[in-house]
Amino acid sequence: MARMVAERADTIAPLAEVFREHGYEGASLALISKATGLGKGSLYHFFPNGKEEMVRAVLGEIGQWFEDAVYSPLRNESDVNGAICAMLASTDQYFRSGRRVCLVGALAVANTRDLFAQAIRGYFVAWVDALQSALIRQGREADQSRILAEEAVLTIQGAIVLSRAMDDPAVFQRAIDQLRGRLVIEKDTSNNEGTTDVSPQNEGRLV
Amino acid sequence: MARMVAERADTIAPLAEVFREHGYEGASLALISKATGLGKGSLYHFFPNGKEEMVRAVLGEIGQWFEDAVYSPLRNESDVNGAICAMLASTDQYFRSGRRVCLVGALAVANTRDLFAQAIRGYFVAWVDALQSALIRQGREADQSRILAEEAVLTIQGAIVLSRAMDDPAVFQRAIDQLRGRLVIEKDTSNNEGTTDVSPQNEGRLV
DNA sequence: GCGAGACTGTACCGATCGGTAAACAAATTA
DNA sequence: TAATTTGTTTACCGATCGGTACAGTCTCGC
Repeated sequence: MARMVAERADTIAPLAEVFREHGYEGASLALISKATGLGKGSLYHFFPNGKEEMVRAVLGEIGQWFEDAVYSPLRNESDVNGAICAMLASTDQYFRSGRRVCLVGALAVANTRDLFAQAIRGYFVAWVDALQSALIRQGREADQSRILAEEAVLTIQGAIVLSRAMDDPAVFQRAIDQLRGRLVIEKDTSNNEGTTDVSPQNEGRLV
Repeated sequence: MARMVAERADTIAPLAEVFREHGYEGASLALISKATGLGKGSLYHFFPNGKEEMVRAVLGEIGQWFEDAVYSPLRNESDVNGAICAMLASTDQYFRSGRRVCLVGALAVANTRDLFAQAIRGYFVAWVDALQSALIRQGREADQSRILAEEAVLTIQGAIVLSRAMDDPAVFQRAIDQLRGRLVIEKDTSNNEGTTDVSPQNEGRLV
């Protein structure tokens, strides 16, 4: 019959979207079929192990995207503040200011967590590690950087949950802005336009 | 046949647990039946509208528990710092340091969100409002308090996600400690130490 | 006692689930 | 052109899904 999809890779994006919207169990083969435009036969041709393999493919793609767009700059970029700002911008865009769910985070709280535990863990560990590396290169202490990196990643995940629950993208935006103020160290430039609210933050610097 | 359950209320706790563990779609009637010890007949006797009504009942119970244990003290307690510390302690205990998922948060990122949107929103709005009220009574500005309250609730949600993903309850604990440092205003007593873990309080009342 | 609900067990419903089999068409290679 | 690989369609499988029907059994007020 007519060939509809050139490569397996073309199915990843719609696959990701349908898993994000419906979860692992909720994404039925009928839904997946509609989203990708492929029948069951084709789906099982590309992914012989069914849904599990599809999710693994999606997680791999997501991991690669973050590696390239976020983790790698965080680890290697000499302009550390720039890399951190870029991370926040990419994140804001990627998650559509909280309107789009984080598939990895959603899987982490689902009962299917165990199936993908390693991939889920890897995604977050890489993120925290990369961010910690950047913070250390800012001149911060290693322990402090670890805590702060952890806090940043967790804040992003929480912001997605809360902004969706409240149906208010501004919640996500505020969290990102807050994060910027906490992660970016202003050197000497006197133009502090981003960090208008300095008062209550600085004092709670302990751990 | 033999009567097994005295009241509908007795089913709420196992119901909550099974929905937490398997999500709305993942919690099949077979699973629910096993968790509650009730056959379909009994289940549909207590909840004529099926799973949806079961979830609503659970959400109602959860909301009531938080109202009594967290929101109300936050709004009314004269010892504001005490109420905030109690909130953190209750939260840590309730979520078992991140080992237990927040059902409301999990529903918020699922595709079934729309079904329960109002209840989900209400849960979080009440939490943020109550915490904001406490922070204002601490002497903070209203706007600042709003932001800070939002940030605290979001941090708890994110901590659940991250600590589960990393399979490390310490992540959750650190986030709670961090929050304490940011929310509680020390008056004069230099007795900081923090955490100290109020020992395993009662464990009952599992909503 | 006895009737009325309140509760329970079981059989059953149509729909859908994830997954398989195989006939078949198009592109690729020889 | 012939053979092979690669992709697509369709029909089908047993299991399970959420939900219903209903007869049976309990408890309790009278």
